[in-house]
Amino acid sequence: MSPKEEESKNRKAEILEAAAALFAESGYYKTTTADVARAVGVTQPYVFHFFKSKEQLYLAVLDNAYEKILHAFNTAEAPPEQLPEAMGKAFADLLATHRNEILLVMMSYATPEDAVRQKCQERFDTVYERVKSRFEQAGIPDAAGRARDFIGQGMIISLAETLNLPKLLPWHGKLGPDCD
Amino acid sequence: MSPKEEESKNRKAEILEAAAALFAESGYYKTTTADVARAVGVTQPYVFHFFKSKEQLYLAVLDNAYEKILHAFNTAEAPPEQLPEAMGKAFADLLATHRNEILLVMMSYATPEDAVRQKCQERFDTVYERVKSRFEQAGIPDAAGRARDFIGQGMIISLAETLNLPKLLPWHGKLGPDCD
DNA sequence: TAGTATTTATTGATCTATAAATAAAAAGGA
DNA sequence: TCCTTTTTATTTATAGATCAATAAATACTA
Repeated sequence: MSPKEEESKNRKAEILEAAAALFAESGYYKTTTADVARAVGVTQPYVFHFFKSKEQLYLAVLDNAYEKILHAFNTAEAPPEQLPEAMGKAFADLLATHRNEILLVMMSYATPEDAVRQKCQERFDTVYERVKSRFEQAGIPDAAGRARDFIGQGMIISLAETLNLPKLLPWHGKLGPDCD
Repeated sequence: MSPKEEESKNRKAEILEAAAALFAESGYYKTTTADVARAVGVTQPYVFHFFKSKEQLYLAVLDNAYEKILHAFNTAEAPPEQLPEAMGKAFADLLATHRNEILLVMMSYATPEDAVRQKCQERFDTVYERVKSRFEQAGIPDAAGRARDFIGQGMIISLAETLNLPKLLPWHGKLGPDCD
């Protein structure tokens, strides 16, 4: 497939991808639909052919990102005692491969748009319930508390990444294989 | 002091207070200088007589809020074994009495303005170092890790409050004195 | 009257969203 | 195959709204 064909294969997917990067870096308000269009190489009004508003575009991006997180937590496998660790690693891997989307999810609760808040509330609840339920299945005591701490850990990792404060990363100071 | 005198006693302080509430509720971008002015009862351009830009106003509000948090963590006193708990309570008290400012601090790292990011980085670092240092003085093992978890707890509390997800509050399910 | 507090008027920039126009591609019939 | 019609992809032009910020004018107070 030629680059040109590749490019025009699925404009909607291209827009979603570019928007994810831009929203993650510059947030909902500071990212303009013109920025997204420019990144893809189309004109600004054309974005509205695929998404009826900037808000709908943002929500679509956010939804994709939450799906990735849920999938990672659903598929992480390990013997019961090591489950939290394995899920933590799944999160760290996702952060490495899809940094934009992960940080977007972890920051979106601070976006004061009703529709965004609603989605964050619903999806964060789902993530929490999923983590708790997997911890329960693994026979981990105080699964609710552990799930809470697990999410807290995710938040502080995102904070550390966003503000460039490596001190706050849980793996700070420790070295592992392939540590840079 | 008459209401009129009271009102005009310190316009700058009034503006800071109104701005704190508005910024906390609606964030940096969605809060306009006209909103702040209206809340105080002055005209929009007059805000610029006290703060040379909207950004400077926001930074001033943010600074006040960080000061309150630092003060609370500095002054919390307890026997060494109970220090983390006492500092957690100090945070919870602050959240109850100055909800706006606390939530503002915990969400501001998601505001993609260079000056805001810089302040958050510097101040979050200060808070972390202070907590860690107090934990060390109290002879708590792995003070760095405990300080990290402490901040993570604060983040998840703020998330739970912002998104209205009481499940995620550490004190969820437990009852204490005067629990509502 | 001097000085301080505050307002009116306004500019210029930015951004989402709509509507109409055009170009390109695909389909259909002779 | 060549011409015509229809559909799809994309652009140009622009409306309409909002906002931060400046400058000049005015009201208030001592």
